[in-house]
Amino acid sequence: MKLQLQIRMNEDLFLRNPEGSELGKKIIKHSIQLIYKNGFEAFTFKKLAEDIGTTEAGVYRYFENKHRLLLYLTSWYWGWLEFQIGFCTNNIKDPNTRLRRVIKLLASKVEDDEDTSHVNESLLHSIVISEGSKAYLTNHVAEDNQHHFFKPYKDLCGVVGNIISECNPRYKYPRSMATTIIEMAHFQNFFMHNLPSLTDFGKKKEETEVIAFLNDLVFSSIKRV
Amino acid sequence: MKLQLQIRMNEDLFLRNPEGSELGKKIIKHSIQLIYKNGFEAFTFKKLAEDIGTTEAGVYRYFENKHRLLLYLTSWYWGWLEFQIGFCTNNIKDPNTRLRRVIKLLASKVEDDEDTSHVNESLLHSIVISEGSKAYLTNHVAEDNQHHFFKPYKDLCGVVGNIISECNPRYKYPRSMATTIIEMAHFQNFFMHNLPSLTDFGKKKEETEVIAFLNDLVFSSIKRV
DNA sequence: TAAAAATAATAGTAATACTATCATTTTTGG
DNA sequence: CCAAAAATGATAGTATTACTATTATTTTTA
Repeated sequence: MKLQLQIRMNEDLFLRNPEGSELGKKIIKHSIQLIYKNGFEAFTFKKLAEDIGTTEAGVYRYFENKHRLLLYLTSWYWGWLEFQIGFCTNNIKDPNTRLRRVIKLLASKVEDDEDTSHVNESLLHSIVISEGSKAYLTNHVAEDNQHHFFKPYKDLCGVVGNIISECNPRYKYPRSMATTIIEMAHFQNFFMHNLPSLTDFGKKKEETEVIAFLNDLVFSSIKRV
Repeated sequence: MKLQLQIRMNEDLFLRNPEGSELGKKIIKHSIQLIYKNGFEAFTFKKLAEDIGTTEAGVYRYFENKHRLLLYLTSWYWGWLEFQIGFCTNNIKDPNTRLRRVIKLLASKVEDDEDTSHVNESLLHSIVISEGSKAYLTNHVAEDNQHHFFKPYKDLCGVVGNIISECNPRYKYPRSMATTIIEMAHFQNFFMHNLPSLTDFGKKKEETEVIAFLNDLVFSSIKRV
């Protein structure tokens, strides 16, 4: 028997639950492929519909607009990542080890998980790197926040922040450090591949270097006397 | 006599130099106001033209599209900031003091500088916080990079990275640390005001707290034995 | 098997992101 | 000062985007 991983999503994100039908799953699958390929700005519901073989109106029955779809995808990713963190740090007592594993998870290449056939986690990871911050860098961030659209991201930051606090209860900035780790795991990766002179990883271009940087950054800060 | 500060801009960013005419200066001034007010997504050349009292075609004579205009504005800001850094750290020998001043400059509210009447630096600072990363988070980042559109940002990171290396020549990640400081100065500010639970500054909401966090982050990393 | 729900097909609108043309005004070099 | 050049204004037009609406058809389900 196959375990089916289901991420519980905020119902206000969609008009009709895409997990509940074949068409819905196709919308998720193909939107990931298209955004990965052309970027979020060039992505339209018309192109998506053509790609799937349905009509524009068909997509609009599931998502109000493409920003909601982006919020759906990033939320899914953060939820999935929190699950992975829970799995990977389970039964490990030492918070330092847990934190190191979290950093590794955040900054490593993601492998596609066969349990969720309509979501290609590897592509989704790339999307979150390039487009993820556009989910909240909008003029309607306050409104979206009232809809609790950023809860998965906040929950993840909370989990990471708590581990940091466990490592050193006297460290004063566990939340800001958590967001710094998460954002920098992605930004350093983006810069390494696209604007390498902004990083110190230009030659090898390997995630292990980002991981080493983040470990150094975090542990020297929270371990300071 | 009044000193006129001029930032040298990459000429590929515009079709006609906006500094060279009244209309051009109006385009800069009003685009800053409009993007500040409505966000970059809602900003169009039509609305800008109406705001100024010219026509859409008039704006298109200066900028190819609104992304180029955003690149122009952010480039201007990074150039201006590098000048401020040069000014503020001039004649100071101790690199630690210089670095502390840089962090303060990066994370503090900006006051409008009367020397550049068509640029409201305070509003532009807000724009760079909310929209700045959209300048490079695009599918055409490689192409834009070939046009050297990110040079001002890279130069700034270079300057900050060099100060970090002066503080500790053995520190392994001066560039990545520089981008981390710059990005986090803005992101922590954005989160503090819009998604405060992601930070540790929710109650007071003051830049001094972001500055304290960044100082702690940077100096514990680079001063480690 | 009839009702309900979902989808497909088609059409239409307002706004966006441009390009083109030509007349008028402003600038500037001789 | 005047003519040529440059910049601006006014207007028009196109393809695409971001939707909404309607109706017919297919699929699901009670």
